Amino acid sequence: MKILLVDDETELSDPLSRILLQEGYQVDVANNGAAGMNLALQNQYDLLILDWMLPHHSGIEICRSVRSHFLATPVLFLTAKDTVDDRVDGLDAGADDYLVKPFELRELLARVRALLRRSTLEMPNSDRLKVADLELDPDNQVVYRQGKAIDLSEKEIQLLTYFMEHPERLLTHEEIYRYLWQADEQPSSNVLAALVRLLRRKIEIKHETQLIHTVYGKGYRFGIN
Amino acid sequence: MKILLVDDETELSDPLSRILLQEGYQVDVANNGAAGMNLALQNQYDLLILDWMLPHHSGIEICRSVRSHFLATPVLFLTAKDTVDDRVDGLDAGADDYLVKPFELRELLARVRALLRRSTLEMPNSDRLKVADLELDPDNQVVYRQGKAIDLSEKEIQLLTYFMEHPERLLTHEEIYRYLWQADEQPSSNVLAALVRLLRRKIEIKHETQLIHTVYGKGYRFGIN
DNA sequence: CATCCACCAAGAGAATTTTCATGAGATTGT
DNA sequence: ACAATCTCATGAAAATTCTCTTGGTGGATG
Repeated sequence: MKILLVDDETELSDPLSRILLQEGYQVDVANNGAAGMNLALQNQYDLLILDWMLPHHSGIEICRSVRSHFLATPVLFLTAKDTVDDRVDGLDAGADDYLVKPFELRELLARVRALLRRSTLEMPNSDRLKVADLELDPDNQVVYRQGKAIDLSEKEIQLLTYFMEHPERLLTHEEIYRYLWQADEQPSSNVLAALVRLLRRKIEIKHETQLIHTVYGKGYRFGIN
Repeated sequence: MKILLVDDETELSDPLSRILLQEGYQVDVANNGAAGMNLALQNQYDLLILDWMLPHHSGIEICRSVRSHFLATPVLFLTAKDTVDDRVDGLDAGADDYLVKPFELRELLARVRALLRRSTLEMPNSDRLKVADLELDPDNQVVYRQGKAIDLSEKEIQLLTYFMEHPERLLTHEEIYRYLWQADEQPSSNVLAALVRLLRRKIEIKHETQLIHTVYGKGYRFGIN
């Protein structure tokens, strides 16, 4: 379970991150909005804990931005702002929960558990993704096909991960671009096609069953059939 | 969006259910635990709003029971119990959110929106159309016939979708043309015949049962027989 | 410095959609 | 029943759109 904590008050984020670590979570910390935004968009967190008031980008901006990139990561706001209007604004910006400082640590941890429980409930996937005779070990950046290990580059792993997390589904170019490159995109270049080619070269050449299917004019579909 | 509200205080549940209705939700109300439990297990709700203290079964029991039946329905606790321990217990029993009475209506509605937003986000559009041994997945631009996936092009999908949405019915050329091509660009030749051929080639050749029947001089009919 | 990787761009190549030519089958009137 | 006429199926090719391949550049890494 990977958590991103974005808060500029180190008096709070330091001990909090330590406690979350003790609870067994992986924790990344950012202490300004810009750093938080980048981390949130570039990594796949299971939960974002955001402060509202932040230098450079507010928590709400991060939340909106994450949501607009189709990431369903749960978001917990952690803030001193405590009018009902603030809460409504935060929740309607896409937050899943809202906790007012100062808060009791136990309640925070319970809410964190509640939010994370949901994502594991709905994704009972083990961290090793398997499709057909392909097995991806994202932590160690390796895929096995027919038992043999295949080394992949960073971008290749990212793409394959995205594919394997959504098998048998049409993934549009736009969705893939958004997942792999954080900034917005215009198909001004061919990166994706090129990347797909590299991945195919490693994954499916010499193994007759095709796994990456191109859907003309739309995107790609990954899976058997 | 279907909501179950379980609360024994009708002074609260009556106006609340009315407000939720006004907001456009379908609402069922139970005013004791047993009734709530039955409704929760027998129907598919998108959200449960539970009071903690209830005659017959507590909200926590309902929550545990729902969870043990592998229903991932979000649960919002609504209660007067307001120690941190209570909150932690509620959340750890499987609740997704916890709101203390008395609460502000706007905040409740915002939290309801937040919880429902999540379930629509993660719901893949599964309006799959089935006719005979054909199953169409328009979102992913695939049809399965006898379990095997067949890739279709954009126009083929559009035509097949139209067919499968109106099985066993005569669809005139004009109707089909209107559906597939905008009014401004009316193709002048026999595109439709050509397209039908392409579709037949993929769908029914090699599978003896004919699905696309031509109605001479009128149009086509899709279905068995 | 050598290597690996991400990115770019352009021509080759492939898939899709439309059009055309043609023949087979259906329909109608006589 | 027969011919004239209309409609559809079919294969092939043109037009269009999109993808793949390739070679190259620059930056980061070791």
